[in-house]
Amino acid sequence: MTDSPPGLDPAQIEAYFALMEAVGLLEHQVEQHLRADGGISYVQFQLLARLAAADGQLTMTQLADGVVYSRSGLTYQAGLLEKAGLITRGTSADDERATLVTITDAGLALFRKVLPGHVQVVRRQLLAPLSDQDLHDLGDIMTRVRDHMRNEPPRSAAPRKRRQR
Amino acid sequence: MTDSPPGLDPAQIEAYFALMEAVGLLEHQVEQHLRADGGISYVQFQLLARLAAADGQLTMTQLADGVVYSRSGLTYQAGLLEKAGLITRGTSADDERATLVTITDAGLALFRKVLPGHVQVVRRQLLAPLSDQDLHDLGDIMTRVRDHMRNEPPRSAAPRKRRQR
DNA sequence: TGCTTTTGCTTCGAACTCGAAGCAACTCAA
DNA sequence: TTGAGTTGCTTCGAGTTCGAAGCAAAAGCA
Repeated sequence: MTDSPPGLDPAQIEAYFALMEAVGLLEHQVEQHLRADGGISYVQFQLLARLAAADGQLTMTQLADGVVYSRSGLTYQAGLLEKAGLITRGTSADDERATLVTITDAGLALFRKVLPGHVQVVRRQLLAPLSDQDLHDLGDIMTRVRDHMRNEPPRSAAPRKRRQR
Repeated sequence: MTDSPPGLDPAQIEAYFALMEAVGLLEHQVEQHLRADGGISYVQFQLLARLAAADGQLTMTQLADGVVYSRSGLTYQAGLLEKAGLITRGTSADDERATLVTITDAGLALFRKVLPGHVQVVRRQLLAPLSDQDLHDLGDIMTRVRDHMRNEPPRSAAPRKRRQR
């Protein structure tokens, strides 16, 4: 490999730009639907989805896992969801610090109500123009990229844990 | 065709989730770098990039084109960029309503300063785990998806005249 | 010409996000 | 046991986003 080429070649730029813009548009569509159909945001939908899938209680940390958002943002959203009666929060018996989050019947009902429409949006906006081969390729590629990024150190903002070395 | 199947099959879910999470992570990395290296946000970087590429003046509307953000958000960001001396705004002679935006030397300099690092982040986070074939596939797929979504009507944001269920 | 509608942008208020700081509970080694 | 360090979550403040409403210029139309 050469030492840091000047820029990106056309194919790289195209892939990068198309990727970012397409996902931006998709997020926007999804957001619109969820807001109109269930009065919730994408973040809230994802939280409900996690709880519905977990089929039990999750701590705040587990709930945030995989989501980029900050802890404080999660606290805020959890507050909204609790106020809306979609989840309940309680202190864990095992660990007094931990907050256990449980989805309520109303939360589950709302999730089930908006899910079909959500799937429909994803189908129409993302899946529609893709062949089975495309779908396979996309899943394979993005899974690899995601796993790669999960393992990459932040480079700049180093975690303030203990010094190593 | 069948009437809206119950959900998504595993391959579809995998592709959808991996896509959304990977892009989320990438955006986060990019944001971190730009903030640390140039003191600007991703949005501001994109605006500067557009202006640098346009090599002249753009109206606010042209500047927002392709970016999902609202007009008011663009006004806000343009205000910040102008305050920072990276762009200038002036009224168009042709159309008194239009605001023409021009990138300053300082803006261009800043853009050029952060670009290499930005490219490096994209390389390391997104491009690194991809083969030439992957890159080609990804560009092809996402370009198709993006163009598809650009042409799709909003679907959901329609006037809510109809009763629900 | 007058009038309505459309277009381009801004202002305003509400909502959302993040990081830093703070608090309380837990862990672990001495 | 005890005290330093870590972990889980919340609070707070600053910054950013959006949509609705508003304003002025332009375009359509009678």
